[in-house]
Amino acid sequence: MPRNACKGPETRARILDIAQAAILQKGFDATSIEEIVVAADLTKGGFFYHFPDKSALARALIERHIAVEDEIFDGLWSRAGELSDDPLHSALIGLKLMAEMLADIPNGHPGCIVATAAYQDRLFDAEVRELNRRAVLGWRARFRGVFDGIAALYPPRDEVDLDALADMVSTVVEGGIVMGKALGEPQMVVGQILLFRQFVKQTFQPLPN
Amino acid sequence: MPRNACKGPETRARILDIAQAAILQKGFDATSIEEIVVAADLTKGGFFYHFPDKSALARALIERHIAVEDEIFDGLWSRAGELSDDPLHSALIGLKLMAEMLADIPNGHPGCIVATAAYQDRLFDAEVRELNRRAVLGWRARFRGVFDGIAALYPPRDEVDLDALADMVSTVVEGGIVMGKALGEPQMVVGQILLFRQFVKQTFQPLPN
DNA sequence: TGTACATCAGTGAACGCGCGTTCACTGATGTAC
DNA sequence: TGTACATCAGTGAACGCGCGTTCACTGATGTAC
Repeated sequence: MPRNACKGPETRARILDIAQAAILQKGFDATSIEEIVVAADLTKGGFFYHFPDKSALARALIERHIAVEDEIFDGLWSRAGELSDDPLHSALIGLKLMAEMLADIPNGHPGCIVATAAYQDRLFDAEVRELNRRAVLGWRARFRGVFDGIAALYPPRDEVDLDALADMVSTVVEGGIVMGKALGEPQMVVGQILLFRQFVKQTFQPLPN
Repeated sequence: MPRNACKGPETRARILDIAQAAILQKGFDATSIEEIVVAADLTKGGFFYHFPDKSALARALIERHIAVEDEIFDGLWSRAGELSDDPLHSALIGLKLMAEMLADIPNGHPGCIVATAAYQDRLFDAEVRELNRRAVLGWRARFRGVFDGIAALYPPRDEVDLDALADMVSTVVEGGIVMGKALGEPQMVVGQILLFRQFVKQTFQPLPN
């Protein structure tokens, strides 16, 4: 049935790649379809063959980004789980792996897309906002699970709100990226995550004496 | 010398107020001069009497925002200093006051403007980016001073990077606001600050035994 | 005190450019018979 | 094997609308003499 069907998905992915890089750098409004299609060696008509309108591009971008990110996190935390059987120890490894990942691709993190969307509600319809919400709730659930596992073995010395703690992973990543952008030091997010990691250690690790 | 000089600054301030509210809600690009002047009961020509172009509006907004914020922080932390002579205790009070302030005006925080600017480099020229950088560095210096004062009295149990710790105040505020926007729960930033406060306490407070 | 003049704080109409979107058409590839 | 037809993945020109920006003009207010 599919005839010329080889080129379609490939072109679509190329558009998404180019759009993503531009949007992370300049914002959604500032990125024109014209510049995307020029970079993708295409015409505007070609773009609109793949996407009904510009906000469909935003939707596709966010969906893909969230999916990619979930995969990365799954891989990263399962590796951390393999490296230690102790839940606290493996969470500390996981946070370190996250920091290393962000050191490599400070701007590639999907959180950036979520944040970009959060700061430009309007163009993004209710559907996109809901996607965003679900992604953030997914992160909360993921890290809540991690911290639940730790707390079962190591009762925290002070009472601590585990949902807030789970959210803080995302908060520190998003906030760190924003600060890094404002300062022109993209590596800043790494230091912030490592500091957060230290807090986690402090919170759960039993006292030596 | 100044003739009709009463109305000028007043109109200018009205433009800034209206623009600020709109930009925090929708982003800079999405806010048109047309809608600003309509809300300000003015014509476009009137706008361009006060600002040479749209990015001059951005500059003025950021400058004013940073100034206002510095005043708020000065007031807030000097109050915290009055409420306790102990540097750790007064910092904990300061963080609580900050959380309360953000509970009232989650979107009014200047950090939002800084973040908005950070996510839309392009339109904002080098001058605006430099303003942004200086503001962030100012926060770092401010909180670094606070934590230095604490560390002198209460040596932290683990070694801790005080610059990173100082930056984390801003990170948590910015990140918390982003998360709150994405989730549709603007109060989220409050919980995140209080959790950070708990970390600070843990880090410096001597152990009971 | 009245007149001429200058400045302030705008008005209102027009312009032009870029951007998102549409649409008729097209060449290449595959299927039906 | 050749022809008719359908679909895929686009081309390329045009449109229209909104937005930032310009500019000639204007009324109100204050100063010079």
